[in-house]
Amino acid sequence: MQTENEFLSNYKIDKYERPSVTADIVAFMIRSTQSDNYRMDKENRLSVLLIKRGGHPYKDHWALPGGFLVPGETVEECAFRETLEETNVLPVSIMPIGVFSKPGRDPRGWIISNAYVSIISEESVDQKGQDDANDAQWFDVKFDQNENGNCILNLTYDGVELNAVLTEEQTKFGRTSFIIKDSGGLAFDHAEIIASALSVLRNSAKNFDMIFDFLPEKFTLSSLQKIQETIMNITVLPANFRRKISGYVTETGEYTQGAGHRPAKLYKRKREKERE
Amino acid sequence: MQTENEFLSNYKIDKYERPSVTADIVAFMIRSTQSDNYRMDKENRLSVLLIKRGGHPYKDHWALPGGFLVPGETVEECAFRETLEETNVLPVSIMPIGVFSKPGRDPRGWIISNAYVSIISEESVDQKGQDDANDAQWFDVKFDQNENGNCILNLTYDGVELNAVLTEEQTKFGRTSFIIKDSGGLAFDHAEIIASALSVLRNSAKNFDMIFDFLPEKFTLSSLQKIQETIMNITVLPANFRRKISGYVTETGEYTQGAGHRPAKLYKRKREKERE
DNA sequence: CAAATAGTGTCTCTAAGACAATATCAC
DNA sequence: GTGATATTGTCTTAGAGACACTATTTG
Repeated sequence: MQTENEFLSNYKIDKYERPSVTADIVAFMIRSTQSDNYRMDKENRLSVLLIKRGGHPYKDHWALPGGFLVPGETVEECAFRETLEETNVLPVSIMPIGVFSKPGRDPRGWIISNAYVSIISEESVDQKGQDDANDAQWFDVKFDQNENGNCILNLTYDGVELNAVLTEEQTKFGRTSFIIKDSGGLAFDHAEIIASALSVLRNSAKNFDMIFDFLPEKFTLSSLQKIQETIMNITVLPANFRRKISGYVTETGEYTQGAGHRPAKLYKRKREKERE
Repeated sequence: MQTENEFLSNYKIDKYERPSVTADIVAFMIRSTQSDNYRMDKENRLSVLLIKRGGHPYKDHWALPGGFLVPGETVEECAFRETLEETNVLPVSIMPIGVFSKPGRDPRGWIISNAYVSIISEESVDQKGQDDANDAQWFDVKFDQNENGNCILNLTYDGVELNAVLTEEQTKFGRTSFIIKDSGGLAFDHAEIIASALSVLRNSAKNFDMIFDFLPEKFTLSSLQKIQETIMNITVLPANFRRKISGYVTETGEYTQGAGHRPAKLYKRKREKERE
């Protein structure tokens, strides 16, 4: 009869075939464009980080940042590490999207991907600048889910335009999964991952789960509202937005200046514990 | 310059260290106990399937059913397969809980677990019987989350009682993660996985996501209500439950009989598409 | 002052919770 | 009839959406 220690010292973990495991990141940022009119607010556009692959497979195709899980880290830590490496920014929050493990999804072999959404605030990227040596670029995102389950994922950046076509497979437990009809030039199954990420993002924007992470510490309620509207592709009346958000924020006592209109109060996020 | 095919034929996937990947299943069933009083309804108890480990590591400890991912299947398929093998029942729905990958969580080495909740209806198990040769048993579940973040997970079966103590780590995106203070005799980090599963289950029971899967095709609204109450550990007034659920069900025209009180209409689930 | 955003008050409608009342069966 | 569940109706309250109105700044 073996003891546990004897068992473990004889245990050969490489007896069975094992997959490679990656964490892939759908990093979202909201970028604002200066308007022509000096007193009008900036416009917001949702954007996602893609990387032009320098090597095989899918050489010269655009892909999500990500990388292989290494010993001694959790999958979540791997996602944080990869985001940091690609954006130079440690994201405030990452959110699991799902595990993508269809056989054949990677021509190199048996590779399963754990996908995460990460939220990057525009100011944190501007501060640190970005490594343009690698082919990392922020693409503007349009994602239309029409009523009969067909979806167009449109990604554009400086003349480059990717159009992926997907169908909604099923919505279960508040999450929708997609099937790729046309990858639109995206590498691997990354169109599917991005669509799932957008679905998750929109869902969690409903209850303000992560909209704060797109902004600096202090923000106006209008800017917060625009974030939610940009993500969810909706518009809400300011009065109603203020009422709903009021429990999640606190005033700082500070105001914006020089905007060409009435100054706005700056707010901070109210942490869960302090609320109510 | 290599072509993609040349690259792939030279690609050595075992160049890097890889983890073993498992799918672990938190299978829930709701069991009813006959009451003494002929006209009173049965009582419901939430139960979870555990297996007494026959070999090292954690020999003779209770653990979740699960197994290693094999080539050619998705992680989700692996979860379905493992549930079928352990319960003889193909679950209607499985729901991802998360990836558990803390280094050291398995003494055999680098093993990461994808955890799923699966829902088993009592009648499907009774029909097919169960393989009692292996040490698989359904444990009654009590899970109390008190206000300051300390939780007791209580599992009982025929004299066996496991008590795990956990603390809530954080609630993000509607999901809570836990840290084990005392595993209560459960193998690996399975106390943490079960706690997360219960948290996910309770959350998705709110919007009726999976409560139907606990019942046969035709059911009464009272039985459905009891399922929700048992999972969420709450009570609601029948009148209000009926109003809320009304959009999700359709009448069959059939009635229950011989229950010692007014017969109840039998309902079927209304599929998403047909609703409204 | 004009144009823009900031912020408040209030009306309506809907959904949720509480509760009262009635219906129907097996014994 | 009794005791149990089944089912319907209504009152109250909380919250969401719509909308009108006021406030404040800069060119």
